[in-house]
Amino acid sequence: MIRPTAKDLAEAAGVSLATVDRVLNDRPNVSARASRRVHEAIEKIGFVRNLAAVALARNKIYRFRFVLPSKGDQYLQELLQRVAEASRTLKSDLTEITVDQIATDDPYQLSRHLAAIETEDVDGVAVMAPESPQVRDALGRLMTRGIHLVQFLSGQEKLKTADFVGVDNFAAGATAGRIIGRFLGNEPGKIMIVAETMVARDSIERRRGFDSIINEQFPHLRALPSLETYGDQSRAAAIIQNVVERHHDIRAAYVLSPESRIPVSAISQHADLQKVTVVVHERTPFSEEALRTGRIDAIIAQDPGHAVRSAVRIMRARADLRDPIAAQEKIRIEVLLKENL
Amino acid sequence: MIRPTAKDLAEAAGVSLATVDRVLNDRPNVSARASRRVHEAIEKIGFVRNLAAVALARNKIYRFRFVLPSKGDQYLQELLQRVAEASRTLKSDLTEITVDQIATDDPYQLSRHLAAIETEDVDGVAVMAPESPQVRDALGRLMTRGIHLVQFLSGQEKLKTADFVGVDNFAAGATAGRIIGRFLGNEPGKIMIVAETMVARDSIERRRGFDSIINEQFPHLRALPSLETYGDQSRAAAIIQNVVERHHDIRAAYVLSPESRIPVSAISQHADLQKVTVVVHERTPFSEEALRTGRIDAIIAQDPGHAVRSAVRIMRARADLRDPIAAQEKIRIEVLLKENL
DNA sequence: GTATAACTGAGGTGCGCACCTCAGTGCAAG
DNA sequence: CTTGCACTGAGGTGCGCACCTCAGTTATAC
Repeated sequence: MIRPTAKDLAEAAGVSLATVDRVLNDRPNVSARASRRVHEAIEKIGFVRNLAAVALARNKIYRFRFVLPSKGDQYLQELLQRVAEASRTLKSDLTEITVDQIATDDPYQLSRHLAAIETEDVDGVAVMAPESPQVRDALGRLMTRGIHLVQFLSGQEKLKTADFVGVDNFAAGATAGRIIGRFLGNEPGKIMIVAETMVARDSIERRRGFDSIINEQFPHLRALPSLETYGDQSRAAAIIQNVVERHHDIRAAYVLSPESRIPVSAISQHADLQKVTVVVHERTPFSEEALRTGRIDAIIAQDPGHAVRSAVRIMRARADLRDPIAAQEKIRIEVLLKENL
Repeated sequence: MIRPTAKDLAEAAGVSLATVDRVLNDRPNVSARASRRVHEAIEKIGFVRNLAAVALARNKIYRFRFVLPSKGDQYLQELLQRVAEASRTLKSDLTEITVDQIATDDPYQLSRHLAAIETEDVDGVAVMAPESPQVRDALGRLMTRGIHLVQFLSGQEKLKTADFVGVDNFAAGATAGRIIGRFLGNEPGKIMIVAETMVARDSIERRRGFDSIINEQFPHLRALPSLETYGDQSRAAAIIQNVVERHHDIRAAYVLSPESRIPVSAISQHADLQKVTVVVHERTPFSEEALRTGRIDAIIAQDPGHAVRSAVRIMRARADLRDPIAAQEKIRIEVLLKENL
């Protein structure tokens, strides 16, 4: 049996092509009876829309934009590469992807930038930015203007009406806690926690998740207060030195932030921290190499390529007024060891 | 600037639409000069083929087939579900997916089945079956007849000319070894290894990977000889009982096979094995629940949904005489703990 | 009853490309 | 010079659907 077309469907439903079109595309002026007959016929003859023909007839170009931080280290680079990759691949699918790099830690500037995005230019926007009331409002206004929003890997408190792509950071922190807890065994000890800044919501969430596991499952371990490097190499060395002097039984270190180069370098250079178990977040050239050479013991990661593709699929679905397939868009919390890199 | 079409391309290259068509689709009777001019024009004006239009004009239905085992437990069910899911999703992409369930452990029957697959019926076949010379030959003949082959999650020695979807089982075993080694700490002990059968190549590979890590990195641990359950509950209980009687310092168990229900049940019912660390392969309703309740400690998994979609993308690319995007098709070795389920 | 709105069908156009035919043109071998 | 072959261009058709127009029909309000 050949694949039924809309014409076959019209015939089977006993209506005209025009009515089939009205039903399929939710246009007005269709009686309940006609709609029902069409839907029944769809079931009966197994009609499935030919998406290629739809795309061609609509002849619409989808325009999506990623708003990413302007400053960052290797993880940001990784992300940018994945976006560029997706952009290339999707060109043949009538999808154009652009990237704006903004000082996302300046809520004022970011809000202005978001406000300047025009409905005519863009069908969907994926934003990665730290939380702030101003930004939240700007995002809300963006959606009000009919632009589909994806909160992308970021520490925003989730807007109920927006889609979210990324992992549950509480669970990611808990996973790190489980790894460190099990790796350390039964001897008591302390765990050093390092972040770029604890203002970021993702770091806060991870810390909460981490503590919940350590406190419940591994009470013989103690997680020290979070250290903040502010992305500064010498500051990192200084605060770590300070902690080492005050605690002589540090057995592990957990780096909360996506960029781990600075804290891990400081740790591996410290004579007293050669044997500690180190867990970091996100796979980057640095963290990969560190895992390979044994400077760190595990990486908790979310695949940026998956995240980018997922964000695009979601924006695409929203632009077509479809619902994304939730199951497929879940980003996994990956545990990387030396052997499964 | 509007998106350039083939017509624009012809104009820019100074040739006719017919020649553009000949170049784009690798048809004969094109001079090197014409071809060069077209390719230069593609770069110059940034021409990108509209895949929707291509698909529509070709009006080709892609037919792919999965050849899977007829007997199995939850992991097989999981796979079947993912295939069915992909089948539904891809119908609107002119892709029809069918499943054949064969007694894949009977090389003769499987070979006959593969031989009966007609080029007219199918564009690509994904086969999951244990290794045997007969089957390898049948697969070779399949490819000779122009049917694109994907070796799917299976223990075949990889055919050089076929695509492969699945994880490196040596690495998967090594990952299990690292997990168990680190979880056990520094005290000496023994590790029980259980498989359905050690005939399967994937189990052999995993065992090799596992041993390589244990021997190198954790010499105070000893992996016992592999036990084979043959999928039999009472046999499993008996052989495990036997091992426990002979070894009083079993501290971990590693289940090599994708179906872990029978061995894990036997282990958790055994009074002397309540505290052992258990690592299994593949996420199933059973293994998920076992991880949640603490009967097992980690799952090494490959996402069957990813695997199915990857296999389809590869077959699709091959059918279009394109090369698959290798980077995107790599299946990850996932480490699942209670916290990142 | 009539006016109005809600519906329906017939038909056409175009999206960008693949694939086909056929009438050329140029070039080399014999 | 003829013959044959490689190459080229012009033009057409159709893929399945979205989107449009407009005439015609029914149902509803008044």
